[in-house]
Amino acid sequence: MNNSARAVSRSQRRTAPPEQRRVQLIQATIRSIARNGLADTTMATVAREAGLSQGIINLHFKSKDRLLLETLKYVVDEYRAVWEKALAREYDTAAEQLAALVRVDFDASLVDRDKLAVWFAFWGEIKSRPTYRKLCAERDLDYEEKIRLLCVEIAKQGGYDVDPDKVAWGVSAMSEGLWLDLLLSPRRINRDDAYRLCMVHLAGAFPRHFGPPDDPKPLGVEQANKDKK
Amino acid sequence: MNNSARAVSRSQRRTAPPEQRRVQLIQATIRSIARNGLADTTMATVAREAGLSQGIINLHFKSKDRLLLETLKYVVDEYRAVWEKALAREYDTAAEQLAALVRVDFDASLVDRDKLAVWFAFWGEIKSRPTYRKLCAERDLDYEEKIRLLCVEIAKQGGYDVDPDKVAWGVSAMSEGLWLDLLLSPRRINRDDAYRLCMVHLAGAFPRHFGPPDDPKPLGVEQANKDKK
Amino acid sequence: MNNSARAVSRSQRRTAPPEQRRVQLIQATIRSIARNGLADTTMATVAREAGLSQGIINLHFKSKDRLLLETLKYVVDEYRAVWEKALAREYDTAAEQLAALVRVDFDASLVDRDKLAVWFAFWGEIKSRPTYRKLCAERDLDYEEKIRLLCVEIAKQGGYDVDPDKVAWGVSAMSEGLWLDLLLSPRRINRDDAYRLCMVHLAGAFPRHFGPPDDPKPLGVEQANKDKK
Amino acid sequence: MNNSARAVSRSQRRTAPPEQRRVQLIQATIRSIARNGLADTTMATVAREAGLSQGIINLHFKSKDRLLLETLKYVVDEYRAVWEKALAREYDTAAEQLAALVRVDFDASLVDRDKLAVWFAFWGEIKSRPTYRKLCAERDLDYEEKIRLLCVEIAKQGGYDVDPDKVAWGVSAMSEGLWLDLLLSPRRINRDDAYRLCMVHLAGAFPRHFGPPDDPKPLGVEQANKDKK
DNA sequence: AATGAATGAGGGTTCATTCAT
DNA sequence: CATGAATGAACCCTCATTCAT
Repeated sequence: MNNSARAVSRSQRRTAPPEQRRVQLIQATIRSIARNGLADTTMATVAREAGLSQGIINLHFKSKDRLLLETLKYVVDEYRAVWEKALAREYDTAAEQLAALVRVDFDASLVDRDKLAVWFAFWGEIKSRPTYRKLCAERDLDYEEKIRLLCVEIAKQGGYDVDPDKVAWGVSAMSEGLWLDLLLSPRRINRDDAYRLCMVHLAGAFPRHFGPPDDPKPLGVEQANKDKK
Repeated sequence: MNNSARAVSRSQRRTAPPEQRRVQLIQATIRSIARNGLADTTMATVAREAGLSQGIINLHFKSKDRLLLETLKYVVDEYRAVWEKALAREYDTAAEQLAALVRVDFDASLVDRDKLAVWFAFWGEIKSRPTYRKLCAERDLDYEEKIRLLCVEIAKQGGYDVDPDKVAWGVSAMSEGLWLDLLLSPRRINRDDAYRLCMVHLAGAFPRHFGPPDDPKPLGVEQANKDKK
Repeated sequence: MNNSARAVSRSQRRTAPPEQRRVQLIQATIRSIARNGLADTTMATVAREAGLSQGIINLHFKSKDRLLLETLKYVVDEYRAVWEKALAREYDTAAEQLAALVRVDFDASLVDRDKLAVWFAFWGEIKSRPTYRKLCAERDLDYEEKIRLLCVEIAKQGGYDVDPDKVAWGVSAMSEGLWLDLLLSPRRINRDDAYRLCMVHLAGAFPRHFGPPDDPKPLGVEQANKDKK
Repeated sequence: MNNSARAVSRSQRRTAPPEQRRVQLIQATIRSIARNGLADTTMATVAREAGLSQGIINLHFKSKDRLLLETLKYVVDEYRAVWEKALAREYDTAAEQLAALVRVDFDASLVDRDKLAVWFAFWGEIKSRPTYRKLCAERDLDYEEKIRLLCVEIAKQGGYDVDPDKVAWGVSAMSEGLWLDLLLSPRRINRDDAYRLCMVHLAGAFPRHFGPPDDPKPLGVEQANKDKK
């Protein structure tokens, strides 16, 4: 019935390059998780979302478990890629780089609502799936370490007496919490708001580097729906 | 096989008060979600966890969906109850009350790892289950409003020029993010750490009310495992 | 919800004479079969229809199978009783007695729609339940033999050249077929009509005894609904 | 265990035309109803009878209810088809056509004992299943109307003073009643007997068209078992 | 490479039966 | 006698997986 608008047209179907098929199926999985939830994502919903036949997933992924794992990997890798591109750039100051990395966490390509749904879907299963945890933990470790180092440097530069480790951890945590808000209450908050909230935290800790807040306008409301499609 | 250690002994089984049975089953559901995940929580796993028979769940809850909903409600209500108890107490200052409310978010009775697993399990399904969203949203609205009012009052008292709304939202978000860390990395962070991270945020925004941080010792490590059972 | 109007009032419940309880439960079974069908008649529907508790059926009937069997027996016996009362009466002529026996088949106490539903419910299972068949067959044998003997006598009296056995069998069959019509199309036919149709058959075979038809008015319509409650 | 003799051999299993599969499953359902009764006809008994797996029924019929409905439809349609074939033929006289139509009711292809069991199984549920009633009622209306018209015509031709409507209804009812006898007492009556009983009824009403009975031999007995397999 | 009919294990649910009260 | 909470087998149905085409 509800043929996905993004479903690949019939013409380009038969015999596609395997790698392209895999990506197509992974993206179908992401959409299915976002629409139906992880619990109601079946081989059938994914295949339908991809506009392909039932058996094809086992052909390319061997099993459903593998498909889900690859989907998680895909999302994690995408996150990683965007983040590393940001790292690779040149920055004048540590503060600038820190701000840029915080920005990454609310990059449009990472934080659309389908992807958020996927992150939380997998986080929801983490307690019982060591494999998921490992994949998700990888994500954080490097990232948080980099944030921490930048905070340490800034703290040294500014002679602040706050614990830079705590500031770093705090900003990471806040970032994750804001993802939940973006998922739960897209009406009340958008990606820019979220970024600015994190900057308020940094401004509190490192006032001579980040504050006062550049943007006094209130949260949400006037620009809230601009992400909506 | 894996007879739950907490399974009720056979002797006290027959004919328990209905409300007690319901609570027993809900707690069994929480344990099952924590151990097996929401996806692998079946009527059988819950019944086994409760030390009762399969049919009993439908007897008391009519359907699995209802059981899950009641379980979510139970966790939400418990959260609410602890929080309202905290609200009801007398405080000398707004700052003190704010600190107490932040403390509540990391109260031992709310944030054990089983409960956290439940929260994230349901959040994971929120995008596709409006009922879950509604229940979870209720939780936040009142709570965050109270936090916001306290921040507004403190900002006025101290003549701070930060946006108190943003500080409030920031602390709520950080709190949620720290829940994820408590779930994902119980080795690296504990409830006290989490509380102190939030206080760092408040100290940054309202330095004359909350800072400097009372506790210079580093995060995690030395006391990390004291929650473990 | 739909508490049966005929449900026994609460006051007369506890500790009733066993035989009365059995009849009460059998009548509840009849109503349940009529309303829900045999397939959807459960211990619960019967108990609810009787206004009693779940366990009581096993107390009085040992098992569901037994309850159903006793219900069939009850209906068969009731049929038998009415019929034997008719047999016991004195009649001036064989023709009169035959007419009376045919009348019995459409007696109001036997052919209300609940009872018909029960008959057909059990007939529907007859092919696979030898016990049911035996009970139902008993019903017919004696009855049909009596009808046959009367037809033989009438044929001899009147010097008819039809096979009286066939006439007898025919009237019995027609009677059963009319039961189906009474069940299926209560709007189109009523008990009196049915009786007169049988008499047309007898009049055709034994014209000097039964014909011409006493009642030229058309079938159904004007009196069709008088059985309705 | 009880592998059906008619179960399709394993070799021809995979990937049959859908319509053929549906018919195969419907016929398996008919056999199961005949052997086990409607109440004890489960997905498992039908699948076993068809020599196929459990899941296939839901694949082709979506649900058990649908399978049963389609089975009833199948039997009704088959009845209809045979009857319409008889209607389509040319007849010299109205009497001849009437006799032919009565014959149809006892055609070997319609009135084998499995099919009879199915008819009565569904009739048994009719009181509580409006859908069944509608399907069954369709069967009768057209058919009985045709019988009625023929009786009217014959009555006019012969100047009989019986009510032709009643004769028509009588023969239909007798026919249905005889189905019950064929189901209940296959030892005592066969299809030919049944046909001749109906003709006795017509001969009584329209003697110059149908009587005297062509076959003076007694009912049942000597030829009773020739239908048995 | 791709399909989709077919499988069968396991899911949620119903319900006849048991038994402590 | 009577109740109704509790049981667990068996039901219908879903769905990951297989495999002939």
